[in-house]
This record gives sequence, structure tokens and C-alpha cells, in this order.
Amino acid sequence: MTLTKPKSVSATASANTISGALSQAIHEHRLAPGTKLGEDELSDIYGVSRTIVRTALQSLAHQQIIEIKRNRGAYVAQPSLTEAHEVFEARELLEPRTARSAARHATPDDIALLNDHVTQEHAAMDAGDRGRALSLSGQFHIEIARIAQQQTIADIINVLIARSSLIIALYWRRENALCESQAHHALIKAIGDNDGVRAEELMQSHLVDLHSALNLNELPVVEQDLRSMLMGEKKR
Amino acid sequence: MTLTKPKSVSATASANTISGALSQAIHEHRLAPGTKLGEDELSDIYGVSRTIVRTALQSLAHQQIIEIKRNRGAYVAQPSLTEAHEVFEARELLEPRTARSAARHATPDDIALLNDHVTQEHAAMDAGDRGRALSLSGQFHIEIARIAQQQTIADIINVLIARSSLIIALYWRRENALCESQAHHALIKAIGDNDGVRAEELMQSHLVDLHSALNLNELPVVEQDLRSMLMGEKKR
DNA sequence: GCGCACAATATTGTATACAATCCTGGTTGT
DNA sequence: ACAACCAGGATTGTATACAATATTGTGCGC
Repeated sequence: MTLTKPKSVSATASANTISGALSQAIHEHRLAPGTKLGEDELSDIYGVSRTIVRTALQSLAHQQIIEIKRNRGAYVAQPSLTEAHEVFEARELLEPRTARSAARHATPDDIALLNDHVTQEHAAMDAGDRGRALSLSGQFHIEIARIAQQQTIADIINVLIARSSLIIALYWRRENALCESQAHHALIKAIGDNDGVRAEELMQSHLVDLHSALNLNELPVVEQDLRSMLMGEKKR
Repeated sequence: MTLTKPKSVSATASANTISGALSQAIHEHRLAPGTKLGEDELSDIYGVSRTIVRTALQSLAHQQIIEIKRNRGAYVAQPSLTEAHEVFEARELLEPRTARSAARHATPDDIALLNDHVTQEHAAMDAGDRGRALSLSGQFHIEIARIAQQQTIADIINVLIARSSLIIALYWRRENALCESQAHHALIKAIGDNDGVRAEELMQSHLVDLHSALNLNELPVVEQDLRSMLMGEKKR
């Protein structure tokens, strides 16, 4: 909640509040892929009409964070394996050079902000709040694009990271995620030293690491979930 | 209208029809940057309620093709100089490597489709329909991303090209645009030969050409438009 | 004639009512 | 027991009514 700034494409304020809250919940893995987001349910929770909820959901749908099936409702998205690859390939095209650019533009304040981010990330991890750590980790990448003074790319990365969060929820296999803050720490060092080339290399390998830490050849765990639900449910 | 496929993030069918129509009109420079898009006006034209129009406008706003100012209405976007640079810088990060990838995946059918595109582009140009030629030229780039089997990147490029169209409307200076189809023709050749490296190079230089064909240091022509409107209008 | 305040109008924002569609559960027939 | 079918209920899609805000027009004082 430090300076997330939901970006507010436009739309009404309440709608942005709701889409921001849902987005945050998804980033922090408090809303699992496949979860149904009923309109009445949300309008009750947030105390607004379905009109507003609908606006918020459409916004999230456009970011492909949720999927709206006609006459069926909105569900937290379940990126396919193909999409998972595509998202990381896109990130690998955008982020390394952006990190290089960030190294050129970074001010001491920027470095301080990044360090603060990693500190919070560590704190969240120590507190066992894995979701929050992941969310902060994503914001770190967006922050770098902002430092590079590339708002357009930052916007794109923002969306890609949201989807990455879903992908991680579905396909992650590695247990320890502290490699994260290590890599981020090294990146800050390179950016702070204005070493663009190194920053680009580090970002590249960081993304490759993430990409390769996914279960590439397996089905998403959703089906297991569904199966277990069918097994252990109120079979009456 | 060949196979544009509005991509339909979701939302209702009518809304997609309207946002598609508006998007097309903007691509073809039939709707100038700054034009106001009133909700009642559009609901009259398309014979649907404002609810649907609103959905369509929000979709376009999310693509940053239009800008919705709270309580003021929707206007065709006027990208700033900074945004113009950012958009082309993003494209330069994404498209060259995507072209390389397309060269790996292209089938004979794909090549035929691309050739067809360029032919239509030429035809539109000969017919003096500059807007349609520009629109087709943009679709060409999207088609390449599709051929590369990178739907995610294709989606991103789709949005960037829409914004590029607005940027061209505002900042274009060069008179002749037939360099376009020349460059596209060369690209098809490289892709058809499965020469990924060359395709990447060609796309890179093509984008640099486009980028450098903009009036980088001048104010958008909108102000000129406004002035000329005030000058040559029904001074009554 | 000019500028300001205020009313009239138009436009957008939000909520609600109604229509269309889908899902659930029970009933019936085999 | 099982399948198909047909209500009934719940959920989403669309239109419309009303509220809030901005814009325009008018009149007054100077």
C-alpha cells in the first residue's frame, strides 16, 4: 500500500477502489485462480451497485486477470501453459533493456526506494506472509520501469506481472523463494552503480530463473483441486 | 474487415461491435484526436442504450485510444510527445525479435496472407484512401506477431499500434508513405526465407524509420487545428 | 461594452427495474 | 437405478430513471 497507485485508467473512483482491492488480493494469492466473483456478492461487500462492480470487473478482464464468460460470470483467470510461456517471453523482451535504461536514470532516491522495497519483501517473508512478499516482488519490477521513465512499458509490465502472479499460483514448483530478494539485491547494486549492461544481464537471468522455475509440462493444479473437491465434498 | 477479430476481451457483443467500429475509425484517421465522443450521440447512432456505449468506451479507454475525463466525457486521445517516444521505444523492444520468431514459424499460408495484406495496402493507397492504407499497415504488424505464435505480444502490439495511429495523426511530417509497403515487402521476403536474423534487422530499421519520421520537437498539430478552426470557421 | 453571478440546459455517474440466460433439483418414465 | 425433462430459482445482460456535475446562456451592475 506504499505507493501502488492503481493507475486509474479512468472510470469512477469506487470502481477503481474495487478493482484495486481485487487486484491486490489476486497478487497476494488470497484469491485463487478459478474463484468465481459474483456481482451481487461484490456489490454487497463494497456497498455499491452492480453497475460499479461491473465496471471494476471489466477493467480486470481487460488486464486478463479475470475472465468474464458471457452469462456465466467473472472468474479469476487460469492462464494456460502456453500463456504462461508467452507472458514470460514478453517480459524477457521488455524488462532487461528497461533495467539497463533504469540504471541510466536512477537517482539516489530511487535506489533508496528500491532498497526499501527489498527490506519490506524480506520482512513479509520473515512474517510468513508469502503472498505479500510475492506482491512486493512484483511491484519491484514495475518500480524499475518507472525509474527508467518508461510509463508505457511500466503499464505493460504491470499487466504482465499480474498475470505472472496467477501463473506462479498455478505452476510454481520451487519451494524457497529467497532467491528472489537475492536477485533483486544484486539488481539494485548494478542500477545504483549505473552499470546498465550488468543490470540488463542480471534482469535477463533473473527472468530466465523465474521462467524455468515453473512446471512447464504439467497440467495446472486446478484440476487436482476440482478433483479433490469432488472427492471430499459434502457427498451427503 | 478481412479478419481483424476484435479480440473481444469479453463484454457484450454489441459493445465489442461499437468499440471495434470506433477503433477502426480512429485507425483510419476518420476520427481525429481530441474529438468528443458523447454517450447519447453514440447510443443514438448504434441504437443501443448508454450502458452498452459506456462499456465500449471503457474498453477503448483502457487501450488508451480514448481518454475519459470524469464528468466531462470521452475524447479521442492526444498522445503527448513523451508518450509518442515511449510507444515507439516499446515497439522497438518487442517487434524485431517477434519478427525473428515469425520467420521461424511462418507457413506458406502465412506468407500468402501477408502478401495479400500488402496488396490491399497498395490498392488502398492507389485509391487515395490513406486512412485505410494506414490501418492495413498496422494490421500487418499484428499479423506478424500472430504468426510468431505469441498471442500475448500480439495483444500488446495491437494496443501500441492503435496508439501509433494517433501519434501519426498528430506528429507525422513525411509526405510520401510508400516507404511503408517497401519495408513490408522486404520483411515478407525475409520471413518467407525463414531468415530470422534479417527479419529482425529489417523490423528494427523499419521501426526506427517510422520513429524518426515524426516531428519530435514540435507541439502536436492539434493546436494548429484549433487555431485554424478558429480562423477559417463560420466567423458569422 | 465588459465581467461576474446565477439560472437553465445538457451530459455524465449511479442505482434500480426488468429481460434473458443459465444452473439446480425434482419428477417422471423406462 | 438412471436418464431425460421440465419447473423454479439464481445470476447476468440491458435499458431506463434519477442524481450529480459541468457547460452554456442570460441578466444585472458597473
